Amino acid sequence: MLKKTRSAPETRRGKISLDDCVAAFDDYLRRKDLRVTAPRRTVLEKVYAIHDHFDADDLLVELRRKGLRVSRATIYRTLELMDGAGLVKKTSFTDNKVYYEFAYGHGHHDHLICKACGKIVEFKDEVIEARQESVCRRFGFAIACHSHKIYGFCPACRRKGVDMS
Amino acid sequence: MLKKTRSAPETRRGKISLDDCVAAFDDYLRRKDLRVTAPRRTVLEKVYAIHDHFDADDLLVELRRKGLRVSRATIYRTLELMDGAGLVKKTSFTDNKVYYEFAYGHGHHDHLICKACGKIVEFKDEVIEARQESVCRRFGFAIACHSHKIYGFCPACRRKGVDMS
DNA sequence: TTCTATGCAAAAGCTTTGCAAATCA
DNA sequence: TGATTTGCAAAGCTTTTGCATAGAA
Repeated sequence: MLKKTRSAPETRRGKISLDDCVAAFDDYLRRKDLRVTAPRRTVLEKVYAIHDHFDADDLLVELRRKGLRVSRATIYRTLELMDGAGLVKKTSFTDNKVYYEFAYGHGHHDHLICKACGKIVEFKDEVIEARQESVCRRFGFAIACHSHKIYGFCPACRRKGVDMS
Repeated sequence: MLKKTRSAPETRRGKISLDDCVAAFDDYLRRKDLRVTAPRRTVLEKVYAIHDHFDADDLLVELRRKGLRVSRATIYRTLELMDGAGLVKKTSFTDNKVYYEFAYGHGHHDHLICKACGKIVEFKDEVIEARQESVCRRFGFAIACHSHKIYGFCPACRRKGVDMS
């Protein structure tokens, strides 16, 4: 449903290397008295390679394509762990499925989503960020996190003249 | 998972009466060459009565409680129609289920959600609204709609000293 | 060796769909 | 009457779980 489009790796990945990620995950596992295993490493490496928004099935397909066999159950279990470790972040769009995105060393941002082609662009606006704090104050809430998605039509689709109704 | 808490009916319902809703839905159905039926009316009336955020099952339970029997399939089908008619709006939170909220004559707004008790508060901030336009312009997107959810802890839960970690 | 993680298949939860019977126009 | 809608049950999807076996420490 949502197509995958990725920003340049350098943009999303920043200065974080795969080794840094592996180290961070291993540390997390040890701190939690969990085991460092081959399937967990395999999943982490693939998540690092995909980097952008994906769902559990995308990950399974990508792994299979490379001849790597990790069960669906392990994928779900590992993504859950990686979420706890802060390596990925769960998100949901308009369909009712869970999506993940690489999150380690990748600052907070929000999403601009093309309704025609599914392209996802990240943005961050300081004015909006600051304003959210004041909204919370207004209602006495202590802010924890937020999800801000703007749906619209990307430049390419507009040029192609897609139906925007 | 998400508990239901409703704002005062006057706040959400505004000046819209049930009759207005019925008329709007009937008009929509006729325009689409669809039929005005008893189950559709029953669902509409219950949605109007609930008014706040609910899922298909909430609706079914509420109907049963009043001795009204409409099948689950019809509830899903009718909510889909009401979404098309602009009477309800689909939303999703962190679990992967579809939620609905009454939308007719109820202006656009965003949500502040308590992570402890599930309370949902609506807000609208003009600065944020305006700023979104400029984010879109920056990326060449034509904005269609947006979903902005801020998660945090409500005043009551903070007072109770819930675990905010 | 001991205890956790994996894989498989079954189960679970939400939503959709095929089809015969009921209902609307 | 003729076409649409309903209800039921079955199917579909995504995600979770129980359990025997494989694997880490």
